[in-house]
Amino acid sequence: MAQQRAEETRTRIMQAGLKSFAQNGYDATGVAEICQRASVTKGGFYHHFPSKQALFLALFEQWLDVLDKQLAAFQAEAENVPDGFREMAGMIGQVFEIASGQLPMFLDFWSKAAHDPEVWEAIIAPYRRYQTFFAQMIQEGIDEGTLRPVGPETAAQTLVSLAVGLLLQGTLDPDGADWAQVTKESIDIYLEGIAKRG
Amino acid sequence: MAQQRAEETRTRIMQAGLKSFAQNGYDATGVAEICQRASVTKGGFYHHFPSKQALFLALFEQWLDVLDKQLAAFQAEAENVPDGFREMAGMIGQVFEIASGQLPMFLDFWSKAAHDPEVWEAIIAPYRRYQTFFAQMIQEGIDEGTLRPVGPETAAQTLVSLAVGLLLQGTLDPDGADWAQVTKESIDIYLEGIAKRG
DNA sequence: ACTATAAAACCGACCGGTCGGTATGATTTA
DNA sequence: TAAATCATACCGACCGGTCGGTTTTATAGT
Repeated sequence: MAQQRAEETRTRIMQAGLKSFAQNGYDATGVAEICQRASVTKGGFYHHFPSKQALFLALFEQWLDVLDKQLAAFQAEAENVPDGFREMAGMIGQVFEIASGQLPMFLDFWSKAAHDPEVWEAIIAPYRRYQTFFAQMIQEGIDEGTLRPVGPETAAQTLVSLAVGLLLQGTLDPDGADWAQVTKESIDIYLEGIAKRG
Repeated sequence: MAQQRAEETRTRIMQAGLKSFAQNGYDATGVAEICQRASVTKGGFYHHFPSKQALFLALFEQWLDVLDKQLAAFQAEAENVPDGFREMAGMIGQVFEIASGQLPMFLDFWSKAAHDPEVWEAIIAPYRRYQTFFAQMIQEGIDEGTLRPVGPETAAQTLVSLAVGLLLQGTLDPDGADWAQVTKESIDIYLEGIAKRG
């Protein structure tokens, strides 16, 4: 099968790109470097990806798929909304550990998004999706009586901002704190702030 | 005075750099572009700054100075800790408006910090300073009886993360929400989460 | 007050090198 | 053999930083 070999090559390129981007950042990583890591020449690279940026975005989507599935799983498992959030917070701790070496890349995503409309779309879309997702959870929590009747959209906005901020800090200053722990306590404070008083 | 002319030139370069970086980002901005905006040649530029990065950091410090002073002022004005936080939150609304055009630059700061130790130091230091600053405020709140006896460091960590996240979102998606309002409500949720129950 | 001298500020052509992307040929697969 | 896949050589643009030289300003000597 030629297709299978091509698929393997493509996967190799993506793995190489992930490693390179994580290590040196987007701009500092040359296509040549990726090619060398993937044991592929430039021609091969541009056969599979139309541009460096395309590889960039492909990696991002791949990452999102994993996150989406995990979030959905935790939501399904939880018995009430606050517990759902708490379990998700626990997951972020895992995210820090597993992907800590790859996270610097996201900073490049973000900074690139500020200037490139195509990247911006790709970044903002899931962003807003999570905001909606959390807003629904919060509404659910209000309906089931575990949360106060706060504005779901704004409260979700807050949660997303908190998550983003934690991710950013954990990325930049991994030794500055026990971020898994901070994440847990942050969520506790947040939930305490919107929870219905017993 | 020769010094005065030099100072003016230096200021012109910094203003030009600020505008250029904000508009196109750090990497995408060439020294030539800055020079043109500042009506200075490359030689003049490198007379005042040893490198492009040096200009970068000089701009950052300038920005920090403003922020520091504002924060200190709001702390002094407030009568109790929660009100102090609330007033600071109001200030962030101003920050969004005033500096909204310049904020994209911070993404470049951050992404650069992930790879360059010198930049990293410059970014992380004030970061931790604010964390300490907020921790002291929280401790004060606990002492004055307006806050629950939470762990000040972690709670401060949470607050900084929240602020960073809000800043990042407001930067990337300025039309996605009324960020000044979201900031206010976020702080309210946060304070509700750590406030002493009446 | 005037000039000589040094020092600071500024200029702009230029360089070495890098990088994303392309054109085209070779090789493998179906 | 035709198409898909991969390799090589190369292009053109760009960019940060340098350097020799020029102009302006400050200082000192007379």
